[in-house]
Order: sequence, then C-alpha cells, then structure tokens
Amino acid sequence: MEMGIISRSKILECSGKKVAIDLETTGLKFWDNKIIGMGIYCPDAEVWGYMPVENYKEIEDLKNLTRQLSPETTVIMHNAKFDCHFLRIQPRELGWTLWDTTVMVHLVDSRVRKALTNAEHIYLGSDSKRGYQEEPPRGKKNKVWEWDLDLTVKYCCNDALVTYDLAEKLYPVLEENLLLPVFVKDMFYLCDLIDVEETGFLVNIPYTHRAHDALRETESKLAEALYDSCGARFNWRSHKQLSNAIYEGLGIARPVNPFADADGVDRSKFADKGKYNSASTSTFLLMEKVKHPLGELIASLRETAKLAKTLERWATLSDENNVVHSSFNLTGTRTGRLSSSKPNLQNVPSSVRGRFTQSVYTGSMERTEEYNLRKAFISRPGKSLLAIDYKQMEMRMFGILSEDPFMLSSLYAGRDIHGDIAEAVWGTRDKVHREWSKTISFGLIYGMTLGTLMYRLNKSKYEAKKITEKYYQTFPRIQPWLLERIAQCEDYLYLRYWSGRIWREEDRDYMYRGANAQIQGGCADILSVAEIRSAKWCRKQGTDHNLLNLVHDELIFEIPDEHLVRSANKLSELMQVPDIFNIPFVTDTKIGKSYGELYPLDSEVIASEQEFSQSELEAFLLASEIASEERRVSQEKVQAQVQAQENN
DNA sequence: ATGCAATGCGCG
DNA sequence: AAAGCGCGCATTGCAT
Repeated sequence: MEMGIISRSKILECSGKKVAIDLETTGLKFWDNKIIGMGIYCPDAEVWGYMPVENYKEIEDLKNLTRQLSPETTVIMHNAKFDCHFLRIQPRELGWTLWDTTVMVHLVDSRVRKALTNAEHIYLGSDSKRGYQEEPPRGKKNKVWEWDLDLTVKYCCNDALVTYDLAEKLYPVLEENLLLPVFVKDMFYLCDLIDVEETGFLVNIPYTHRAHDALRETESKLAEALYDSCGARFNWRSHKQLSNAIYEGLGIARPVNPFADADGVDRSKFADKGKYNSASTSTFLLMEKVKHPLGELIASLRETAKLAKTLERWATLSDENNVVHSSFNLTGTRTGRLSSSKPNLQNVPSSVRGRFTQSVYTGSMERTEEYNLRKAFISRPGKSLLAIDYKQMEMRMFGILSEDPFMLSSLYAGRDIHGDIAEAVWGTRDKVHREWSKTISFGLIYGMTLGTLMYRLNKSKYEAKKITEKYYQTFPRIQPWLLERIAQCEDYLYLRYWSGRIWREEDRDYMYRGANAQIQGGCADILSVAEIRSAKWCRKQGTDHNLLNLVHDELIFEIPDEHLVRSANKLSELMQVPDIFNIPFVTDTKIGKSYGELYPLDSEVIASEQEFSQSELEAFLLASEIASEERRVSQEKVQAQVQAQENN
C-alpha cells in the first residue's frame, strides 16, 4: 500500500472494518482549536492516507463522513478522547468497538510512557513498519500547522499505521493476561469521560475576580511584613534567598537533621544525596523545627500567592462561556486511578484546612471567602451540584481484601472505624485522636516503619512501638496481608486487583508498595464501575443530568433542581455497588450551588432496581475469580512461612 | 533558549 | 527502609 493524500470519501470504505485514525489539529483545546487533517489506515479496505481540511465546510464534511462508520467498525485511536472531542464524536452512540492504544499500553504495563513513539519503540521495536523516523522539526516551524504538507502527510499516515500495529500487537497481550474485561470496562469509562470533559465545570467569574484581587493585596502586605522582619528585600519565592535571609540574616538556627546521630553526623543511606536539606524552607520545618513566628507568616504568604496564581490559571483555561474543561487521564497513574490536569480538579483546596505536624492532625481551620477557592465552581442556572463520596473507602477495601475481622465487624455494624481505632489505641475518640488514627492506619497498611512513625509522632521508640503493637492487635490482618502481597508479587511479578487490572513490579525492594496499589487501585475500579452505572442512569433520565468531576472517591454531578432529591438518592444507592463484594460501599451525599458550599443531604432509601446488565456483572465476576486464585496461592505461601517461623 | 532537577504544597 | 501510597503545578536555578 502507498500512502498519500486521499479523498475524504475513502473513509466510507473502512466502514465495518478495523481502522486506525489520527487527527492533526492546531492545538489541544477542542473547544477552541481546529482540525487540520486526518490520517487513516485500514489494510482490510486498502485505505491509507491523509485528508487535509482547510475550511469550516471541509471540517464538517470530515466529521460527518467519520460519523457514518457503521456500528460494526472497530475504531483504533492513540488517546481517543482527543480525537473524539475534535470530531464531536461519542463512540458509544455510534455503536463502534473502541480501542484506545494508550489504554492498552497502560493495562499491559502502567509504568510505560504512553507517547506513541515510546510505545512503538517498546512494543513494535524492529518489527515496526514505520517509515517516517525523523524527529519532527524544531525551532521556527515546530508546530504541525506550520509544516510543509508532504511532511504532515508522512507523519500523520505513519502515526495511524503505528497505532493500528500497536493495537494488533497488544490486543492478544491483553487477552493472554486476562485483561480484556477491565479493558472493555475502561473503554466504557473513557466514553463517559468524553462527556465529562466536554460538559466542563462552570466558573463563577465575579467571585474569581474579587478573590484574586483580595489575595494579591494580602500577598503584598504579607511580603512587606516579611521584608520588614528580615530587614531586607529579596525574592521570597527563591528558596535560596529565603533560607539565606532567615538562617543567615536573622541568625535563626537551621533545622536539625532528624536523621543525624547524636554526634550530628548523618549516617543514613542517602546522606550524600542531599535528601535532607538543612537549608529547607518548608512550612513544616519553619513552624515545627525552627519554631519561629516567621514560619506562620511564610506559610500564609505562600498559600495566598498560590491561590491567586491558581485563579489566574483557571481564567486562562476557561472557554468563552467561563467553563473549564479539565482532562481526566485514564493512563496517568501507576495504580489505575484517574489523574486530572489543565486544570487539575482533584487538588482544589478544600474549605477545611487541616493543620498537620508531620501529617499528624493538630486541629483544623475554615477557609472562607477568597481562601475557599472551591466557591469558584458553581452549578449552571436551574441546577444544583450533587457530591457523593464514599465513607472510609480505602479502609473498607482493606477490610474486604484482607478479611480483617476488626475492619469487617466495624463495617457490618456501620460504626466509625477511625473512632473505634482511636478508642482502642488511646482510650479516647476525640477529633484529634481520631485524625491521628486515620493517618497512622494508612501509614501502617502501606508499610510505614517504626522509625518513621516515631519521627512523625515525635514520640520515643518505646511509645511508637506500643502504638504499633496496639494497631497490629486491632487489625490482626495488616502484617500478614502485607506479607502476602509481597509473596504474591514475588511469584508473579505483578499483583492483580479484583477488577482484573495488573500492577507490575519486578524489584523486590518496591513490592511492598503493591499493598497500597491493590487498595488504591481497587477503589479506583470500584469508582469507575459506579461512574459507568451512574452515567447510564443519568442518560436515561433525559433531563440533562451531568457528571462534572471525579476525585478518587467522589463523583460530582450537576442535576436540575426539580430532580435533585430523587436523583441524589438514586445515584448514591447506585454508587454503593453492593453486588460486587456483597457489601455496600457506603456513601455520603452533599448538595449545593457551589463546590465550596455543600450541605449534607439526609438520604432516603429508595427501592433497589437493577440498572446494569448481567453481562457487565459477569465480566467482573470472571476478573474477580482470576484475582482470587492468584491470591490463594500467596496466602498459602505466607501461612507456610509463618508456620515455619512458629516451629523454630 | 530550552530542559531538567529540586523544592514546596494542594488533593485523595 | 529517608520505606506510608498516588497525583499536578509553579517556581527557581543550573545544565545543555
């Protein structure tokens, strides 16, 4: 086959076949930038070429022709959300079989960089038929729309071909590794994310302007106060200049190296790598180690400046309707969580700021007015926000996976697990100790060591050991479960979640991280199933229910006011997915007009209806079975090890 | 000029 | 074992 410029009507010849497509655009903003052409590769139809488009009419023609690909077509794209956005295509509605090769790569090995050239190098290597191997031009004509047409043709045609070959190579790999159920699930998820990104989140512009001006004013006052205290003007954003001003200029003692021995010499493994920086100006060191009033001032200054900058960022990312279209990336994490960027809607400062000392809770403060940045995100007129999150989701997942008796009994009784632990360990369940428990529980489950615990708690080794022992008594399955995860990983060089997803690790030294992966990623796959079912239900309402944001254990919807309460109850029930583990993931529901001001909604129980298909459920039960067989082997192995130790 | 590492901090 | 885990982003400062 020869590549070259072809007529757009060639698209139709690919209908019902397996076809790879690749768009070239003037940028990444689908709500603003334009398509400049499409590459297509379909060996079954002997179609391989590039279709440039130069005006509105041609772009619309391209979109229409692409939409005419029949439901029997398998459409392959590398990062499908991007192309679908520009083509205004929802693959679910067209009935296509969708293969996204970035997701294929991610499921095979989440550590691999997804860039097409990298995936090609790793999975196609010398077998690659790629003809165009030069780097794209740099410098003056470095944008695709500035290239000569013949270069664009070669480049785009080859991307389409490589995408096709990558899919052909990786599909059998997914099959061999029993990853097809989770792949199919992720393609459903991806289609929903297209809608989420297109809908976007409305920004309250008057608020952002007011807040921005107020923050910048406070920032300059705080900076002046800092300069006055130091008796010098400098760039406070520079760690070098700031540490010089406070440690040298004011003669404040540098923070003590917590890892140094009594003689002050750091004999830790990484002493020479400068991991511990005595010139550090982090808030923790300034406030807790240096214990100087300037610590508070610098912390406020940094927070104020960062919030102001964040507001500016949101403004530049908004479209002409003041809506931000964040990207929710399916392939952004090792564990299977989503990541969010441009803007990141998963790290918007919350309205309650915890005060932490080395991650240990010492109280909390409200962020109000211009400091409560979540107020910038609001529902559209006539609608309300509905935020549904899971209560103690990771602890629940730990209990389910490890079958820890304390966790499970607390689960079944519907008690507050962190309060229970605080009670067991400290004899009190007040807010501070409950938060301590929360932090330490996760630490221990994820393999925190005694040394780190005493450092974090600022307790003696004896006290830290006592607390640890209490924890291990409270959760008798923490230690065995951690060992089993490592044993399983040693055997397989991967861990498999309940969903069938694989987390790979070959280095024994890092296998302890698999415990976190299995919990964190297991929760992520629960959320994805909940999202798929919820979105399906929302579409069925036909009254403009939208999903706006996904934050690891939380979905944020936008619901017409008149349907709010009923939909809230229905969606929170759907999200509990009780059929997956025969235990509901209990949810917490909040409603409001802005992300910064949400109020609890007492849930009414509505009679259960099955909203999801039997085949969907069966796919997951299959994945679960695979996972449990691999788990059983490791359990027996650890039991044998423990038995052998006890016999000694 | 451009890229990368280090630092710091927001979220779950 | 500085070995609690997973992210994105702004900024500085040095290297290429």
